Amino acid sequence: MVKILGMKRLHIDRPLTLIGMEDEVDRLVAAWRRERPDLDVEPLEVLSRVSRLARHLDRARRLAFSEHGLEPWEFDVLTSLRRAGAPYQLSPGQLLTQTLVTSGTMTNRIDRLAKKGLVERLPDPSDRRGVLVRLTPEGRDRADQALAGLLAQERAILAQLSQSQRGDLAGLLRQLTAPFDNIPG
Amino acid sequence: MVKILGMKRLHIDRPLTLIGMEDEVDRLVAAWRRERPDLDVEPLEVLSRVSRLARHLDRARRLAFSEHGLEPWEFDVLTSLRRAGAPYQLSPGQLLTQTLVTSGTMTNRIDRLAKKGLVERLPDPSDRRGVLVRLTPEGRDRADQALAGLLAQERAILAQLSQSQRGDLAGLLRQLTAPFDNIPG
DNA sequence: CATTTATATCTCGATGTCAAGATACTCGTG
DNA sequence: CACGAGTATCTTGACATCGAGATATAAATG
Repeated sequence: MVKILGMKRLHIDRPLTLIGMEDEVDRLVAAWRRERPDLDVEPLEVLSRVSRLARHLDRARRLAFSEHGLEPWEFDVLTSLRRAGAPYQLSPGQLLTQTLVTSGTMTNRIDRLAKKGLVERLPDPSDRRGVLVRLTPEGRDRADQALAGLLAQERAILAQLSQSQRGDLAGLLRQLTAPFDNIPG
Repeated sequence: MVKILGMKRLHIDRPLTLIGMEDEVDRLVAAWRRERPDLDVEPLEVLSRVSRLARHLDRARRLAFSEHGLEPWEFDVLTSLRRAGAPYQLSPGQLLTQTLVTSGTMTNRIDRLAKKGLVERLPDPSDRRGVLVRLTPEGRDRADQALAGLLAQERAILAQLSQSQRGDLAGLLRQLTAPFDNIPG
């Protein structure tokens, strides 16, 4: 690995044919360096890959969940409740911070899940503004089944990396996500 | 870093207070380990972070682009054309593979960008089924301005990492994205 | 206590995305 | 050169999301 910390823009020559495949972001970055040699586009090497990979994962997940008759958004809500532990209930507000959607979206999601019998809405006994969303037994089963399927799929995707690489990757990503998750961005 | 490669599920104890902040995925993983100790949820350490970070980035980008009067989807299309180099034109199909949306979405996007005068549609001279989408001069300017803004923002986000860490992270992500980008998933 | 400020959730209209199918054209074979 | 398979793009209708504002309740302030 080339390390020249003082340089403005550093161009790392990797023997792609030896250590791995080229991806779309490599092509994207090369194109920018040709078209806009005045700019330092190094940040795209990381963050464009994050965005594109997330998009691929969305598609893969949609497929995996369809075998269990769930949409990705349904999975997100049901598993948030499942993780909370018995009695499997959270406020809509708590669900917001876990799923990163707006309140209007969450209201709509809860409505639809309630109509399907996977969750139910209860009044919060300690705050009359509040509501508690509770998983039904069927909702819990569906969440558990879909989770197993998701983990199998993700394990296949991650087989590209060694265990220590996965650990490194998780650690690096944590450093980027922590500011968003803690200082409420 | 603990390395016990033979183990089924390995639990890495990191002194969080010393080497970094906890994030939402740490809490998520801890909750699963409590609720479903029978499952190995290690894959989530990586892929849930990718998804959540992408979501945070979407929000940040929306903000950055609004200063230039652009939506994220407009930026994606315009910069794809900009990167192609003069005469800044691509087929809708080429735009699909770069932006990871469906053909219906791309048709709609091109319609709206054409109505705003940022791109124009031309018949493909070599294939009468085909169309070429070309950037207008104004579209090109808007793309260039927004790109500069985006890079500044991304640099701030990545300041959490050293240069060599950014290189490592890009490399690890490439290993995960390459299969999707090459074997057309 | 009265008033203000903050919080929790919901309502609603606009919009972007997707999936599936329709249409038009090209290419390889026989 | 006719035909079937393949390709490129567009059309359509259903649907999920967002943002802004509405409503109701709680907490803080003087």
